[in-house]
Amino acid sequence: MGLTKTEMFTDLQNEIALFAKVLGHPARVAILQHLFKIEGCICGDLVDEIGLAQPTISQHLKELKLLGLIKGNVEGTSVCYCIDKENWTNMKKVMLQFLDQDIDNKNCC
Amino acid sequence: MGLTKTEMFTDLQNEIALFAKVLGHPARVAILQHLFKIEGCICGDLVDEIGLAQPTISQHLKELKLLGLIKGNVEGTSVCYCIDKENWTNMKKVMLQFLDQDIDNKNCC
DNA sequence: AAACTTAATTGTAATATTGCAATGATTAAA
DNA sequence: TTTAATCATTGCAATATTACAATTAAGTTT
Repeated sequence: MGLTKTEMFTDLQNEIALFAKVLGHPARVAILQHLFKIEGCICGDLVDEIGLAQPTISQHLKELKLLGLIKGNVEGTSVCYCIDKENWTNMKKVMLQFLDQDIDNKNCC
Repeated sequence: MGLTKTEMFTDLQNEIALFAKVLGHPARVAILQHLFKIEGCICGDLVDEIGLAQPTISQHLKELKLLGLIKGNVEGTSVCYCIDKENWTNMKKVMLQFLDQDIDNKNCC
């Protein structure tokens, strides 16, 4: 089917999964790392930096923008992308809460 | 294509993406949450708990096991699944390092 | 305006993922 | 040994994702 049955899960479970999913591709990980590293925040050199075709990068940027993790600023013919700090922090909080669950000692294995 | 070009990324980028990907489905999030919550660690009631068909749950468990996040213990006719503490901690460390990057103030937007 | 640059969009092909019915494997219980 | 219970596997259909060539859109430069 390929269709996730989101209606049987809580909002939080779906939110965690959506965040994780968008981080679940190395190109998007690389894009985010580059946006973190770079001073100022450049744009189309992501294509050179990463090595995928321009439409592919554009598509990955779109998904990151859709989740709110980055935002883009049009500057002439080029577009300047950067991390959306507020949303990134929020996402981080959600993910940390999930990752940081305490592990019960009463595990059987 | 549907085929990720892993060869153009670093091992770390691919590792982060793989971990994120396996967390990128609400059923797997729910399974992990349940395994964290429950005392001892039960098994096939995951099917009742989550509400997907048994083969579907089994498949999600397989993926979680493949990444090492959980392990299963055969106990008679049933199988006891639980979090693999060591690997979970390692995964957490990798993800935290990625999520905790400092955001440069020199952002353009 | 014509030519150029940069990035988004569209269309398409290939592959992956999700979900489940049916079946199989394994062990316990009767 | 038959029956039941639990879970894995297989096979399949539907949908999603990834990647890119070709094109479009929008702004710059000449």
